Amino acid sequence: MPAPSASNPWSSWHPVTGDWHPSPATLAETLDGGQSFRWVRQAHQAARPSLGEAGLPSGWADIWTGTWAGCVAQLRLDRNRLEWRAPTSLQAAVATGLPRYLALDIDWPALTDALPWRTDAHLAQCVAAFPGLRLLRQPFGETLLGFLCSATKQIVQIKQMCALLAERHGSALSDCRSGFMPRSDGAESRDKPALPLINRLPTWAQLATIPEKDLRSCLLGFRAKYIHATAEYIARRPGWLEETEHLPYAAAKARLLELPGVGEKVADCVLLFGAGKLEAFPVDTWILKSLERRYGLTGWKPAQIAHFGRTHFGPLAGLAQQFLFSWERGYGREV
DNA sequence: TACCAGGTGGAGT
DNA sequence: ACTCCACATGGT
Repeated sequence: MPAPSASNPWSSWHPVTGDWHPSPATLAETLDGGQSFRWVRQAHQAARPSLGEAGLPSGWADIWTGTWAGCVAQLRLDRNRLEWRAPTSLQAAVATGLPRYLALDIDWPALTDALPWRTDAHLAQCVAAFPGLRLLRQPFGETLLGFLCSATKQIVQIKQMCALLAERHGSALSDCRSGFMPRSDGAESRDKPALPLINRLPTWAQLATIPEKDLRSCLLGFRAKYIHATAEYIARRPGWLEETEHLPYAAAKARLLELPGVGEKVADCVLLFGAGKLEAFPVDTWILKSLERRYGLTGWKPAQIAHFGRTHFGPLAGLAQQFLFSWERGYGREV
């Protein structure tokens, strides 16, 4: 393993502790399946080219680069071993922060086994399709920002909004440069495929200082006014966001619903992906489709679907929801 | 070209 | 309370 140097600011690779051995598809779905909008895949980096056998592309693996709070990390699968590395300047922070972000302390196999898949053939199919899928525990405020961007947008576009917000309004995390271009909108990509600095998302305090028109120019559209108004709401109430994160589910949700641009669905996403509240059951268009088509709930409204989900799937409904969501997006289109 | 995208808030019944 | 619709913009 080459030592870190000025030209290679990354640390060496470390095993991710815990018993998570996701397939490439499950890793992709967990990092990039709509929970977080801050992971980028670099396809087919050579992990261990020498291990390729019998013409199979083993030894080739994706590298995922992700950013949250003060952390930048890369993940890769070396065969079925999950490994991480970080910019050397952030290695200690990532070593501390990654286990929480990946929720390594949670016994996901046990929770998944506790879902009612034995009596629900469709859920069993979804779980089988994404073995090892888990929920992230992202920073609360960043999760709120991501899902305030999400209304009637595709995941690729939400990622683009977040990338622009970080690039233009977020603080630089380190001098480390990433090996990818999130998106070139024209001029710069031509002569200089220069690699952009990695910035974190703007904090809510920073967002409160940004004029709405500057938010709009980050492709936010009508969501800009929600983000602006929410930033002002939070800025007027020191400690409000941190308190909300640590309230029980129902109380935390009631408070999130006070925010402009936050409705039932966004509140549940923030609590599920940013606060570990597994009883949250976000109902988006895919979950609507899933329960209509796989459970025969034709014509049910979102509130009714949400009630069905919570009662049918139980206290871990949010985990079940993620399996249904992933399956519906990945396999449900023609069926 | 249409229709869809991890919706929400406000106006009109 | 429920229904309908504007809101921006890129993907498929």
